[in-house]
Amino acid sequence: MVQPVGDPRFEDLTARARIRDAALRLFAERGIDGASIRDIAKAAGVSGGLVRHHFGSKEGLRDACDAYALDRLMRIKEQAVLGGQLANPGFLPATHPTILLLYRYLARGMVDGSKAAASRFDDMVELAEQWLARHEPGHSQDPRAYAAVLVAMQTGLLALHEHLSRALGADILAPEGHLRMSRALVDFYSTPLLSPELAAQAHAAFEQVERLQASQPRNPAGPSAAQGAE
Amino acid sequence: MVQPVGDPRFEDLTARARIRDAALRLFAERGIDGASIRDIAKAAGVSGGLVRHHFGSKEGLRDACDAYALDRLMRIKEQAVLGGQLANPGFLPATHPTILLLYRYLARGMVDGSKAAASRFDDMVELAEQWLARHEPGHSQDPRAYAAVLVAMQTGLLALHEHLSRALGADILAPEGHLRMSRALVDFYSTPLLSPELAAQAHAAFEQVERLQASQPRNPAGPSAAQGAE
DNA sequence: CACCCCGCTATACATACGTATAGTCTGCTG
DNA sequence: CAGCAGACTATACGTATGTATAGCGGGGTG
Repeated sequence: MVQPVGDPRFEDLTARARIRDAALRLFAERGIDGASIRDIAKAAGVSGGLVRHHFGSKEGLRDACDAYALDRLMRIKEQAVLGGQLANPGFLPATHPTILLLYRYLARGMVDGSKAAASRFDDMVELAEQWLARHEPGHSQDPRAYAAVLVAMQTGLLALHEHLSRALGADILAPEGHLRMSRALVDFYSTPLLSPELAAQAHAAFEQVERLQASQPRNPAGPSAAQGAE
Repeated sequence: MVQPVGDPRFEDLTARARIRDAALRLFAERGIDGASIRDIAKAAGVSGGLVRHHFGSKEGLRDACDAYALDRLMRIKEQAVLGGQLANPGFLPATHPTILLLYRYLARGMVDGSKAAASRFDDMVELAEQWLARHEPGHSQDPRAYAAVLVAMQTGLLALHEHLSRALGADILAPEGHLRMSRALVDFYSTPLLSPELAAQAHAAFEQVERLQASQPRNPAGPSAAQGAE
């Protein structure tokens, strides 16, 4: 059986590591509640009791998965950026499946309400905001909101990977589909969907709604996003 | 108790309607598995047995919620577009909370694996693709993928509303936060994040990866999205 | 060798859940 | 008035799950 989570450090041939890897995968696939301890134990090839022996409880197992996912992502990023591994053409292809699985786990955790995933989301928003301030100053009137929307959209792609893959006819967690998605993503990031005129119209409409809210504060309001799909 | 799902048609004062409304809300908040029939019955002020009496099973209740959510959305859209209600300044503020709840329910269903939500996603992709073909022909080299990414991103915002709201300090399902998000969204749609040079670089990199995949088909590959937050 | 820590299994227990069924009350109809 | 249909409740049942505990076996240490 292949270990998709990878990085077989010497300690990682233990049953504890197998349990954690299986949990990571099943949690990502079925959600926290959808993956039982018995299922995880079976996938790891151990008894259910051993899961409790090593991790104390399901919550403990989840915490361990959270910590491992974050640590793993940080190490890979360090290797890529500081270690100069980006120049190595084999590095990204080798680590990419692991990265995608880890992201998928964290994205699932955000929907299922994981504290680690939540703080991960906040970290990403913070990083995105800093990156925007450095590389695209003045890009948006509300950089915080812009960064948050950006991160939520990206994370949403992973959370909805099943449907996105179905619509594309290729798994976005596999090379082919991911490549197709990435290309559309670059298109999306590089060519504006709304003309300056339409954007100005939308902003004017928001102003109007805001004035309306101020005069009738009890009345809930807010137009739907200015976009054509709906 | 106020009925946030609204549209109190004459039949909607019945216990059956109260159960369906409570289920819609609890399913959206906690997920399908997270909301038990007993919880829903309590929220609706009825016994658990009555839920089964009216809907047969939890699956049946979910199907009813799906059908109701889609029907409700279609009716509101019909009223807005065909009925000319968009000119009525009170229409959008009044229906908006309902729309958001319905979308949130459907977004949750997509993560939890609802067939109705899945087909809803596919419908939205289809609509977005048609809209793009009509209003922005030639906008993307792969309109299908572009439309799918667009819809997934939008839906992801709702699926991750909890974290987005926390990052913004305001509930995006309430007027104030939704307004702030909408503004960032318009910024996002109207001003390109990637310069043409960067986009060209990214596309060139994708070409390279594709050639690499073709020569080493067993090696999984694909760069992460060309974006600065990560 | 004797001992014991530790990885590990097997099994038991309480709970919560979806489901099923029996029964009560109310309003309508003949 | 008799009777029936349907809305509704109370309660029981089987199962799956998280949790807890008792016990087994092997390898290192005195």
